[in-house]
Amino acid sequence: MLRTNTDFLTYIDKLYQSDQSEISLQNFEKDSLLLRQGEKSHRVFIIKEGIAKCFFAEENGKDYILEFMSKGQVLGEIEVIRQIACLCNVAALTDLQVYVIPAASFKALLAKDFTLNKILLEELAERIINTSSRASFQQLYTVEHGLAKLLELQEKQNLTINKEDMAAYLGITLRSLNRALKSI
Amino acid sequence: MLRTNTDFLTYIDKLYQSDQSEISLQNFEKDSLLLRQGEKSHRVFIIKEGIAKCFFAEENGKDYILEFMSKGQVLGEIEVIRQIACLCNVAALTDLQVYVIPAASFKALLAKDFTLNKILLEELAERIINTSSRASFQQLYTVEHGLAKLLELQEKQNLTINKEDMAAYLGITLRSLNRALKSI
DNA sequence: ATTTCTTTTGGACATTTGTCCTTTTCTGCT
DNA sequence: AGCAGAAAAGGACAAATGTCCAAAAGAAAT
Repeated sequence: MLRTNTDFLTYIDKLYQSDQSEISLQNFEKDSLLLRQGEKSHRVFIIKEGIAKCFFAEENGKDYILEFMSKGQVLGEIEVIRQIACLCNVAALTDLQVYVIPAASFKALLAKDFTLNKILLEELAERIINTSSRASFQQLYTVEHGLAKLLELQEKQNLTINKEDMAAYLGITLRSLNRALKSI
Repeated sequence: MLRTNTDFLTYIDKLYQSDQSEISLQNFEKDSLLLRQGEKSHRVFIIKEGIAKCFFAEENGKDYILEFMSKGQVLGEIEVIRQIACLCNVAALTDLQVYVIPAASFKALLAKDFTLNKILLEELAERIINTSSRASFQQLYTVEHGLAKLLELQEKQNLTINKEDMAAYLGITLRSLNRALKSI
């Protein structure tokens, strides 16, 4: 659930140093929004330090957290690849340091660098694996199962998430989360 | 929900004709299994004709259908990219004609052909968009909303799915599906 | 320490969904 | 048409989850 990608980070670190390229470093304060669902963005981010969350804000007022992103995770690439407005919101859970690449440069890189293509394909494949197996799991098992798994992951990754985010990650209400926590 | 990809099909058609490559054409009968969850596979399929379903078989006996795949959709590529056993089952819903590429050839192609990389990146990005927005929607809205959307898509795409598959796509039981169908 | 305000938790009830099993409908056969 | 068996639908109850709101706990100020 707390996704990282060392290959990607290494790749971008190098690019940033070697190249006098279009890449820049930028900071985001905790709680600020990197990408706003529905809005066009023309930048791709790669997290150098810190944690962000990707979440859908549905029209009924509820949120669904897709992933918690950390070192080496790329943001906004789907939007650039498919030329669409932001799929979901991305918010900083901690102070964040990110590499920023203009969409045009990112595309240009993709058109000439097999390494980047490979890294990206592997990352997208991994996300499909995660997202789809979680969707299946959450649909077909009880909340308690899902919660148990979440707590386990949190422990393993030394991550503390507030209850509201836990509920949004599980796609349930706070009330249900509290109930499930009791019964475990 | 019935995913296609004309670019991919065109690309493979050409490759199959031009090249005396490793690509072959193969047929699968309705109801046969192209990929079995958990088993290693060393082939990538591209659907030329027909419809397949990708589904998880969870340990509690329930199924969750990820997608219905048709012309130009690629199968088994995630497994090759990440070098893992099959993530889910893929079954033929109709008789199927597919191109088959050995994993090694597929990788070799990826390492030298930007066009393939681009097509694949676009396809994976699209799948992430679909899978994640559906996960969010299914978690945060009622079954009736989900069913309404499903019926709409079915109509739009001229697709008839049996009730069992509809339920598996929605991640609910047949009983719940019947109830929801009544109340619409 | 006491008060006040805010945040978190949990009770009570309503709604949704699942489970189990009976009833109904359909199909093929005579 | 009538029957037997199979498949699909639905009733009845149980379990899970959501909604709404009151109670409890925590934080800040004096």
